[in-house]
Amino acid sequence: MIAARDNRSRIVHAAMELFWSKGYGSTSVADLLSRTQLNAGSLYHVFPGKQDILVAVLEAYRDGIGEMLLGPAWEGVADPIEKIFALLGRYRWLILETDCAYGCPIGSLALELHHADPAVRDLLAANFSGWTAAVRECLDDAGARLPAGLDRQALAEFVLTTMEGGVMQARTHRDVAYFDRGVAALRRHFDLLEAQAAREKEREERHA
Amino acid sequence: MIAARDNRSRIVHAAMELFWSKGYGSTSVADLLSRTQLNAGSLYHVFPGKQDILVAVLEAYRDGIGEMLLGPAWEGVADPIEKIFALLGRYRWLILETDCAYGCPIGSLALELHHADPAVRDLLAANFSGWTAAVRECLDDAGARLPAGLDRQALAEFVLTTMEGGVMQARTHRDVAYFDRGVAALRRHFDLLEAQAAREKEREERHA
DNA sequence: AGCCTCCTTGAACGATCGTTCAAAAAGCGC
DNA sequence: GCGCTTTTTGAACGATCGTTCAAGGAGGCT
Repeated sequence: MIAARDNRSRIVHAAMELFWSKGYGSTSVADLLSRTQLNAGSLYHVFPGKQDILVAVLEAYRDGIGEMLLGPAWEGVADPIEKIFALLGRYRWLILETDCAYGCPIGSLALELHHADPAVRDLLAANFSGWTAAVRECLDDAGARLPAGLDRQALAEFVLTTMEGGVMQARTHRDVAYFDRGVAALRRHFDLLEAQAAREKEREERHA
Repeated sequence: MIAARDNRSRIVHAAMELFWSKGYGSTSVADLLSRTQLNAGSLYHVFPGKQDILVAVLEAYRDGIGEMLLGPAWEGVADPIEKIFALLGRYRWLILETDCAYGCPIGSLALELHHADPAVRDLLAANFSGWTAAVRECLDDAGARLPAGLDRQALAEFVLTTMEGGVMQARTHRDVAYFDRGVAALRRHFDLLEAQAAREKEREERHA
């Protein structure tokens, strides 16, 4: 039983790497077997089929966003808006680390598996939602630095959009600069929003 | 000879649809044969292999961006900045038309085929570049409405980022609203840029 | 030791993949 | 009608896919 749980996590761990680098469809069960040094029977003893491994992988990403992503990204960063750009900086680091071959594992799987089972699709959506929820918290923490009445949820989704689009273009052109320019544009947007909030505040105080 | 050219375009046309809906890897040659009502030999008489069909598809997208995409999107739109949002509106229409199953064909292929041959990768990058070049022209036409010294190329890439990210999230959540909110955020960004340019201009005229 | 359960072994299955090719058909100048 | 090239036919190939399963080993309980 302990061995089974051990094998399960080994399989999930290997699948996370393989699905990320090759995609779900192009990763064969044989790939997983050779990577984990297991036999087919052992794998199918733990998982009913290949798709169940995908579900386990997506659950692992969903549940591990804090430890695997936000934790490392936010080490030593307190300012809520800087936390957002530190998160994007983490992706920049991943791009560099992989010689511009990095692709967001969730985004890639989302595009590949758009007509998969509802179970899979819901997990993909949940992963996106978890990501934007974390960013949204930062935006809420920023308080009055952003204009009143701003749609913070929409802006959090826009940060995700910037990340996904930047990663996609950087990988396609094999050049981080595409990611950097996207982040720079988002930074400018934040600066403009902060400036607008400051003008609003100033006008308000003049009236009082 | 005429028949061969005819078959070639039939195959390319079928492949554009199939690669778009199923992806490259999940589209089998048998799928293409049944869709085109051809036999294997006829296909392999025209194309050396499956990948060459992909190349032809990407070339067709690259060369047809004007007629297939920009033309329909810009019918009756003159304002350069509105042309950008008309282009995004075209994608919104595509999302609705497909019940939120739409994915940008280039973006999807770019994520799926990131370690393909250089020939394929270059074509993917060329498709992105063609798209951003069209947007960039609009930005140039906008002239003084945008701040001086603005990196127009970067902003054009940012428009592509918004489109790709919005399409990805809308499809994953099966909800156009995700795309709409992304476009709204971009619209806000443009409004802020235009306001900034207006303030700059006003200040300049006051000095003169 | 005996028994039962949990886990692993690894060969084998049928399906499907991209691709090949000898043979037949069609098109064309004469 | 004849000869030559271009195109089509469709069965077949070997490889690989996800999956199955009878057989055997490992470890615990009585």
